[in-house]
Parts: sequence; C-alpha cells; structure tokens
Amino acid sequence: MLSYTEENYLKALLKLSFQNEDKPETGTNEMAAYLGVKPATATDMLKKLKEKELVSYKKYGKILLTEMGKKSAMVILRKHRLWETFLCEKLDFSWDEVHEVAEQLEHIQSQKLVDKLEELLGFPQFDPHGDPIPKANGEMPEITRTLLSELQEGDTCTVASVKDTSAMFLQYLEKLKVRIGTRLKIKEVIDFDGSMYIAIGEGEPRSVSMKFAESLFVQKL
Amino acid sequence: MLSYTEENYLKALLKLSFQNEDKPETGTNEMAAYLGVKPATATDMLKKLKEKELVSYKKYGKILLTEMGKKSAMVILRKHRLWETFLCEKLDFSWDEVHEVAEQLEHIQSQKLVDKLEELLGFPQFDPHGDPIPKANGEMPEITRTLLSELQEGDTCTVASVKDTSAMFLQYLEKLKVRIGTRLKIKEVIDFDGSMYIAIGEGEPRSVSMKFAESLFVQKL
DNA sequence: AATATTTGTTAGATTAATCTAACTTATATA
DNA sequence: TATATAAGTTAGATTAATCTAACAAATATT
Repeated sequence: MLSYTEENYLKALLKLSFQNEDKPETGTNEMAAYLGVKPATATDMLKKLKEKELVSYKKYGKILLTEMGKKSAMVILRKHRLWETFLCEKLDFSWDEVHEVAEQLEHIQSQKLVDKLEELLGFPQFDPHGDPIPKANGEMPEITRTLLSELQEGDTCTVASVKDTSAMFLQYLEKLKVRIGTRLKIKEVIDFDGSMYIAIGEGEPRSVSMKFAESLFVQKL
Repeated sequence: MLSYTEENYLKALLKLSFQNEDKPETGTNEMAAYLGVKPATATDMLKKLKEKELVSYKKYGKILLTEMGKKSAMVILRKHRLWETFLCEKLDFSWDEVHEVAEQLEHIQSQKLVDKLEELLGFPQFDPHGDPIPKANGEMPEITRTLLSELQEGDTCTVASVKDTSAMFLQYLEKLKVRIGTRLKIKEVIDFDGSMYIAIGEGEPRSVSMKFAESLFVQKL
C-alpha cells in the first residue's frame, strides 16, 4: 500500500515523463520543484521508492519509473481524471475548479469506487481538459497532439485539449468561449510576434498571442 | 485547518456522545477503544484538541466537545452520510460496503463539493442506514427512535434505521430482505429469551433474536 | 478506612515526511 | 584542462501520530 505522499511522487514522475516528450527521465531538482519540496526531501523519497522497486535510479543519475511504478502512477492519473470529469459533468464545477479537489479525491482507496464512477460517467475517453483517461487495464486513448501555434493561415481545427491547465488560462478560455470541441479558423498569422487572428466558433474574429497559441492543442480538420 | 486524524477524533467524540444518550461525556479509554488506539495516544490528542478549543476537558476528567468542536464534527458527519448516500444511490454500493469508503471521502476539503453533492442527491434527509444527515446550517432532522425490542405483540411498524451498522448485521438484514421502510408486524414476543416472531413485509413470519430486536430502530404505526 | 482495580497520564522511543546547512559529484565555460 | 556553477546527497533536526512501560489518580470492594 502506498502512502498519500508516495502516490504524489509517482504521479509527478509520470506527468514529468509526459512533459519531457522524447526521454521520460527526470532529475531530482525538477521533481522537487514540481512538487514544491526541497531537493533533499525528494532524494529521501527516491530512496524509498527505489526500495519498493517503483523507480529505477542510482546516485546522481536520472530517475525513471519502473513498469510497476508506471502502472501505479497510471491508476492515480486515471482516478484523478475520472474525478475531474465527475466534478464537471455531475456537480457543475467549472474546469478551473476541478483540479484542487481531484488532487484529494485521487487518493481514495477503492477499486470498486473508480470502476463504478467510470460507469456512471459513461466510460469517458477524455477529461474536462481534453486529456485522455487511462482505462482500467492501463491503456491510454492515443491521440496526436498538435499545437494551435503549428497551424497555418486558412487552417481550420477543433480544440482538443489544453496544454496549460492553470486557473488563469482556463478562466481566460472561459471568457473567450473556447471549450473542448470549439471550432477555430486561422484568419491570419503575424510573423512578427507569432500572434494569430482567429475566428472562435461563430463569434467575431480576434487576436490571440503566441503564448496562447502554444498553450492549446487542436485537431486539424 | 484540521488534520485527518483530528477530524477522526472529533467525529468519534460526536458519535460517542450520541451513544451515551443522556450525558454526552466520554472517557479517554472509551474514546481510544473506539478509535483503535492506545489511551496514551488519546491523551496526547486531547491536549491538542483542547489547545484548539475544540474539546473542554481537564486532567482525569471527562471529555466534552465545545460548541466549535461539535460544529466541526457535525460537518464531518454530514459529509460522511452524504457520501454514503451517494455511493448507494449513484454507484450501486450495498449498505455494508459504503462505510469504509465514506470514512475516506469525509475528509475531502471542499465546501462546494459537499453542497453540490447534496443537491445532486436531492437534499436527502437520511442516509442508507436511516441515520439523519445534518444540514449545511448544522441542523439535524430530529426523529424519535424506538427499538424493535420495545414493541408489543400485535404492533406494526416500519424499519427506520439500524443501530448496529456492522457489515455482519447489514448482510443478515439483506438476507432477510429487511430494508429501511420495510413493514414489520410483531406476531409474538417470547418472554423467555426476548426473541420475537415477526412478519417481514409480505414474507412468511420468522423468529429473530433479542439481539436482533435491539439493533433495529423502527417507526411505530 | 485500607486496599485493589480501573482509568488516565507521563516519559521516552519510533516512523514518515519534511526542513536547513554543509558537502559531493557532474556539467558547462573560459 | 581548470575552475565555476548547477545538480544532487548526507547529516542532523523537527513535527505529527503513534507506541510501550511506568506511574498517578479516581473509584470500587472488602
């Protein structure tokens, strides 16, 4: 049985491995920063996780989840994303409110609870941020993720998921009426600063920054 | 902010105060036994809770929740019973499975979560065991609780709630098809051992022990 | 009232998760 | 390559929650 804290470290390592695209390794400091603890603390936990064969790692080396560690982390991620979906769909939470509560709910220990929750929600493939929800068997709905910033003038797409899940960005999206599935059309790309002039759904076209365009994953049509 | 453990102590004190009918005081050993810890541990926690003005208590004296302590404990009980209701109504848990999971869920910190959950469930007054669910303002649906064992031959009643919530008893009730609301008719009371011969719903009459009759609260008709 | 039993407290130790400060190893740069 | 900087570890301390063993107070029994 994993402690609350151990689970958080595993989940952090999994998330960081997604972020570090090609190579899924992570450093001690990176992990500590992500979790908001000191590197010394991370080192201690690493020893414990290594002891339990959840990470493979040697002194001064990079950190990698073992198969077992990855499996455990996937279960936690699955729970997190299912709970986020529940909060949005069933309890009318807005997508910038769900994370904090799901961080707590993901640690509830009950196989049956997770599976029944998934059933109640109708076996959703994606969470409210558009991120894929791991299945009970560990499988992950695969998706090609294209950043809005990679598109050209004239391209059309739908919003697939958010790269940046900060409350600030999510609230901005809310204001722009941008949701998962919203249709976007690129009217113009400004080379000078990477900003874009886009039509959002049926609304009036407007300009968005490069930072914005690099924070949104889309599905090209 | 209360720790997970502190919350458990407060809830235990509240529950014990219900049990001790007339006087809501509790002893150190009683509390320790209820929580499955040693008396020494309970003493330590008591000091902490006293420091926080959640219990009033002096060395070698009895323990009593302060107004603040009672309020906090009621919130936890409210969460516990709402989650139990959720598990039964929405996720098809049986009533002997809900307790363990609700013990974890009751510690999730989010005012909005609780209130929205209550709304989703349609503002239920009672949980799956027939126990009253405290309202957001701290009010508790008042009920007169009569034990089945207090009834006489010829009396009719409906099952209001269970006094004993052990999985063993709940599973036995399941087997007998006794649920909250089930109609019972007392055919005969055996003075010798306090057992009763009763009709359960539309079924064939059968005999139940005194222990059984003392574990079930009913509403006399 | 004297003593035995029950009840509750204290002192000292343990474990998990964290910290700071000092140290070591690895990497980058001049 | 030598050295400066970044990254990572170790040692020792702290806090919360728990324990055991020894002690103290309150209550019950003769």
